[in-house]
Formats: sequence, structure tokens, C-alpha cells
Amino acid sequence: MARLAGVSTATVSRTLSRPEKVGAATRARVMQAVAATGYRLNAAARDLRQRRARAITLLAPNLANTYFSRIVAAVQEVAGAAGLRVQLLDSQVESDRLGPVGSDGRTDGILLLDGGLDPEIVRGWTVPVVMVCEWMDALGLPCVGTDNVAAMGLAVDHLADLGHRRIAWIGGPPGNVLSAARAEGFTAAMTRRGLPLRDRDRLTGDFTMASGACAAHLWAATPERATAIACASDESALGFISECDRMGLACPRDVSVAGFDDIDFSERFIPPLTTVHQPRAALGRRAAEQLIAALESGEPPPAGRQILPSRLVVRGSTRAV
Amino acid sequence: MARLAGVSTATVSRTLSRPEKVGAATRARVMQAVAATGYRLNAAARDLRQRRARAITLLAPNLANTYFSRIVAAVQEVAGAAGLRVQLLDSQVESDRLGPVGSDGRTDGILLLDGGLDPEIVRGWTVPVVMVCEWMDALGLPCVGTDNVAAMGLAVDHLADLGHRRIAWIGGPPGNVLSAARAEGFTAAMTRRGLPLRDRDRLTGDFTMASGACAAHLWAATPERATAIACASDESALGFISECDRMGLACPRDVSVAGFDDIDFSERFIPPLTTVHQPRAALGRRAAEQLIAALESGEPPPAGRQILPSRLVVRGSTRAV
DNA sequence: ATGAAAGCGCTAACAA
DNA sequence: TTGTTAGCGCTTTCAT
Repeated sequence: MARLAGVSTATVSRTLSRPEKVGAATRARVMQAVAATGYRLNAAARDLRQRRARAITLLAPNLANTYFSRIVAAVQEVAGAAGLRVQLLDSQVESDRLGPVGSDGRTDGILLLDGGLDPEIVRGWTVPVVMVCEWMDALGLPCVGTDNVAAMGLAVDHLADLGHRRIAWIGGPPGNVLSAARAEGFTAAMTRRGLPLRDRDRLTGDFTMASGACAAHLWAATPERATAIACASDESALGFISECDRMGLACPRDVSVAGFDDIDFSERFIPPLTTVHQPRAALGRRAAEQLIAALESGEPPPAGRQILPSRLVVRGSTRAV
Repeated sequence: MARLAGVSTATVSRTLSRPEKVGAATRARVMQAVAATGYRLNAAARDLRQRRARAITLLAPNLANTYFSRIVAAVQEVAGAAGLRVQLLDSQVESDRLGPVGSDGRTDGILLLDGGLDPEIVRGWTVPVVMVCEWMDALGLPCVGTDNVAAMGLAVDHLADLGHRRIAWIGGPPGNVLSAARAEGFTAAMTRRGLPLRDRDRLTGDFTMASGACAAHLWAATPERATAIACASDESALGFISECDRMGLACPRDVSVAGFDDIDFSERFIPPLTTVHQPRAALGRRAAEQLIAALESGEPPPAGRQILPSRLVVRGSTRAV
């Protein structure tokens, strides 16, 4: 191919990567030969030579989740525009598959959406890491997220403003940093508003609709049951309301419910869900930009939490008691 | 590192890839040196040498969509188990970014979830391609999907069995192969059941909740309006029902609605949505297996459509007229 | 069982 | 402006 154009491989390389660095006549000849042979540059070889992968890895638990997919889409958009490929990996796989990821030369950086990983594994990675939404206390990694404690407080305040005094809690999976922060926000706000924290009103969940549905039964069986529910996720809120409906209890008639996340379906649920909006696309975008900037500058991404604003969205699932 | 163990790089390579091919003493020495230096095999270099990418690319429109994300997760699972990385790409990006994808040495195969791509681009790819859900008539590509025509018929039959005679249709985006097949299924079933196909009952949509909501207004304004709606997607069905609710019309009291896809939220919607189940995880899994088998055998994946079964799931959104 | 040598396909210095 | 040379870090014959 290089010989067909009568030039060296170096010239072909130059023509393709920086055409202005090459004579017009030569360029024409090379381009012609390229067209004639159907030559395709082997990006893998170029990447090896330049010692970069031109790819970033997105590591998340539960890729099927609608919460993550919006983030993934935003990341892909930003990375794609920067010429980087996005590789997807489920963070729940065996940890011996996770170790090599950050140091096998096939990725330039990692976007970590799972705060539950073994810190030792993360520490072993040699590429820059930016966390999204979740974080790890053990490591001082840069993180793009929201203020979950304050945000959860918004929801509780809203319920309290509506006159609710007995407010129950459907939490997230134990051990998860978001669960902990949101639970803390719930407790703090309840205390601040002088509302009772009854043990029987603390229901555990795992962010899923199934867990919300399960909680509905527990709630319904509670003596002097709560008049409002604050949930650690929209999915559990939706599951809760749905199960209530099946039990003949209606939201907001019999119980007010507030969610957390503002996933796409919440707005269209019946009733539409009052919830705390998480700017998922912005989170993904910002994290990706952060990581890419670090790759381009060669400096590590700015450590510390970067907080994006979240806000309460009041809809039909909550009403005055 | 090789010199630290007092062996050649070839031996290190052997020790790491096929330990049994190397003497026990040497192996021990190498492993020790590996541990001491924190040596990491550079997968990119290995892949170049072996002329493979150890990765497959998933090309889909609208990565944020919950319909796709389940497929993505299944693909990742299968590919991960086979030691392949999954790269994500939005098929809606400029086509000049799509061309190189299938022939730049950075991917071994492509899973294509978008039937709307320019066939010329696809034809230019040099790696094997398997289509998922959608297909392209112009190319004889292997495809894993469901029988959309028959499946849509299931939904119409169900509505007809319930006594509905005026059944409206909310379609998908024009030009999409799934839209066409599902519309065909609707029309065929209506005809077969001897039901009237009125122009005013054919509403177009684009699979989204917003389009379903929009259709609700059109439907409500129709004289002698339909008593049932068949939708080309769950999202549009949910949007329709939700908007009806806002207009003071209830499902299934005032209108029966059937969806298509059986996304996770449909089961928990109020009312739970009657719909046609699409085995999304199985589709993703099967397609990935198909592609990977082709990569391992060196033979192209079996051409032709591979049909996975779909079934009607009757829930609360439909009832006798 | 191990080592030497030759690349995979490209790019980056350095010369010319 | 263009060619020559030397690798990127690995695997893989082919010898030994």
C-alpha cells in the first residue's frame, strides 16, 4: 500500500494523521492509494505505539438499571465526542476480573459507579479514576455526586410541611454509601422537625420495586401506621404505591409517598411521584469531562467531592394529611 | 523484570499464559519476580500481537432506554464470561464515526441493535455482525429477534376476545422495522378478526411515553372513540394511560390498553399493563453467544433470523367491554 | 525446557 | 518534505 503510492510507511502515517505536514502531490497519491486498496488504519497498533487505549471504562453494579443507563448514555456521548470508546463492566463480577482492568493497557481511565468495591483493588489500578454518585471513604478519590443528606431532607421537610408527623422510611441496601447518606438525611430532618423516629417505621429495602412492595405489607400491618413514606429510591416508592393499590389502599388518599432519583417513569406514574431530582445526565457528563480532562492534561483529576444540585419535585403522590 | 528472574521475556510470557509449559523451578522464580515488581501484562500489546481486540461493540440508538439497557446487561454478562470487553456506541452519532468501528482493529465483532443504519456503512465493516431485535432487509445479516407480527396479533386477539371492536393503534417511529412489523401485525389481526380499520384510529408515535400521552389527546377527541388501544411499545402505552388519567379518564374503566415489550415497570404500573413480553435478556444473551461462537470458530455467524418466543401477559389494563 | 529473533502495524525521532 | 530506523510490549516459531 505504501509502495503502491511509492512512499514510505511513515509518509502514509503522516498523511493520515497530519495531512498538512505532507506535500500536496504526495498527499494526493497517498489518498488515492488508500482509496484503491481500501486501506484501514489499525487503531490498535497506533494505540500501542502511543501507549494509550483511547478508551475509558465504566464500572457499575447492575447495568440493567434505569438509573444507571441514563448516566451511561451521557458518558458515552462525552467520551465519543472526545474520540474515546466506552467500555462497560459490571462491578459485581468476580474481583479477579476487576483487578487487571485498571492496569492492563486497555483503558485510559475509569468511571466508578460502585462505592462497594474492595479498596485494595481500586488502589491497584494505575489509571485515573473518577467516582460517580457513590464514593469510597477509604480512598480520597475524586467524585461527582449530589448532596444526598440535604436532598433527603428536602423530601422530609416537604412531608412535614404537609402536616405529616408519622413518617416512615424505606431505606436502601445496607452497606451502600447512598443508603447511609440518605438514611442520615432522613433521620436528621426528622429530628430537626421534632418528629418521632419510631423503630417500626424504619423499613429496609434495596432500591428495587420488589423491596418497596414488600415494605408496603409491613407498613400496612403497623399499628398507628405512618401517614407518609420517604423512600431512598423512586423504584422502591413505585413498588410501594403499586402494592398498596393491590391491597386496596390508595396513594395519596391513604398515604403520601416521596421518592428519590426522579427516574423517567416517576413523572408518568399514577399518581405522579413526588421525588428528589438527581441530574443523572449531568452527573455522567461532568464525571466524563473530569476524567477526560485529566487524561488530556496528564494531571490527576481534582480530588474531593464535586456536588451537583438536586431539587425537590412535587407531584401528586404527596398531599396534606 | 525478565532479567530479575534471570530468564528471557519469552519464558515470562509462557509462564503467564501456559504455566504448565514451563519448568516448576523457573515458574516459581518468574512468579516471584512478577510479585516483586508488580508486573502487569500489557493486554493491548498481546492483543496486537495476536491480532484480536478481545472486545465486541454494542451499537444501539438511545442507550438511555430501559428497553436496551436490559439487553446490554445480558450481553456484558456473556461477553465478560468469555473474556471479552463490551464497548458501547450510540448508533445515532455521525456516520463517519461509525464507519471505522468495524475495521479499525479495536473490536472483534459487532452487535447491532439499530436497523436504520446506512447499509453501506455496515457493509464496509470487516468483522462479523449480529443484529439484535431489529434487522436490515438490504443485508442478509444474522439476527436474533422475535416474531413481531405474530406477537402483535396476540395483543389484538386478546382485545378482540374481550369484545372490543373499535381498537385504535399507537405505532412506532415511521421507517423503523419494528414499527412496520408491529403495525403489520395489528392490521393483519384486525382484518382476520373482521374488525374495522378506521383511519382516525391509527395514531403514530415513536415508542416514547411522550408520544403516548400525545396520542391520548387525539384519541379522546375522536368521535365514537375506540374502546381499546393496542400500542407498539410499553412506554407509549404507559404514557397514554397516564395522560388519560390526567384528563379524568381511567384505564381500564374507560379504555383498555395493551402494550408491547413488557419492560420492568409495566408490571408495577397502576393498572398493571397487559403487554407482549419480549425476552430481552435472552435476546441479548443469545446474540452475544452467537457472535462469540463465530469469533471462536472463525466461521461467520449463521445467517438468517433466529426467533425467540414472546408471549402475551394479561394484566389489569385490559378488560371486557 | 528455554532462549534468540522476528515481528503484530503503527508512530516518532532523527537524518537527509 | 520525506525516508530510515527504532521501537510500543507482547507472542511465537525455530533452534538449542
